[in-house]
Amino acid sequence: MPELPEAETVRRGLALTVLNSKIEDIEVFDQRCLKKHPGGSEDFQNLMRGRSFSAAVRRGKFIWMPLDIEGFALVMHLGMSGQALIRTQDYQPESQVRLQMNLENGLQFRFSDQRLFGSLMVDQLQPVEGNSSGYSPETEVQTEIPSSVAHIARDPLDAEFDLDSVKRKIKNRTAGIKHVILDQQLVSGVGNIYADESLWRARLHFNQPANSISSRKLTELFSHIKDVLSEAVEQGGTSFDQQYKNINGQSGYFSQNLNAYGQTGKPCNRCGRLIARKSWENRGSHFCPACQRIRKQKLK
DNA sequence: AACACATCCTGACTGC
DNA sequence: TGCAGTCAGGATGTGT
Repeated sequence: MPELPEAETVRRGLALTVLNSKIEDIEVFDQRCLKKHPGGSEDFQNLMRGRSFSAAVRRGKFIWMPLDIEGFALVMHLGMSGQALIRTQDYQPESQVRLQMNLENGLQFRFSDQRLFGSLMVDQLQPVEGNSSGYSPETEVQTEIPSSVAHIARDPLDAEFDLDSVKRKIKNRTAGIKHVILDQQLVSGVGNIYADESLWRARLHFNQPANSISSRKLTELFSHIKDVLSEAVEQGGTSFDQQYKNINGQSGYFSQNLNAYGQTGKPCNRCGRLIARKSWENRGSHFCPACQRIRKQKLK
């Protein structure tokens, strides 16, 4: 499932292929991929046709591409199974393509999505607090953010990520720590895979009450989160099944480095005890029952 | 404010 | 072999 590293791999790919090339035509095969676009399919096509993208920006798992109309951007979220594929226009048809756009440079942008949790929309940009709104190193610094993304917190790889502020907020939270780090309004970019991996590295149980974790331990956890995310970016993301691909349709390699997620029944790489999987809050949580125990007292 | 829970969706897999 | 049921889970909205 696409999380920050997968979104970043896609963002990079788009930045290298689709910028500054006019959108010549758009075909919508399934309107449900535009359910977040207020005006529907026809309005989407009218807004996009003849325009071009000036940058590819990411915050957390959201990607947006400002258009050459002042103040608007295409916003994309891959959801559970979304893929942004860049093909030549004569490339073979692929399954689950919900929408495609032909560009003047001969390439075709395909939005493929099995489960339709992903979405595309054209949204208005608004000014952001701070120096930049998201990550877009190939182009000039972006200072605007789509309205629909404005509530999403900065991610741990963002230069303006404020660890102290996040830690202060966590001190008020009684929910399990995994629930808290999956809250995109507190810290963005972390999903089920990297949450399990980070907690494994920090030796924290997913249901350890967040407010029982010491400041020092939280710092350690966020250091692991940052490491896991950046290592996965280097590997092109995690392809655990057929759901995540880069813009060329290729898999990422981080799945070879997983220590917890999907490792049920395999020995823990630290202590040898078998990794367990528990269903928790409608998700699978993978952990080592020996290394990651709930502590009753305040965690140091 | 934080929490708990429902909703969206379809292909792969499991068990009878 | 076929069919029904279960599972995968990110974001959002509602009610408490």
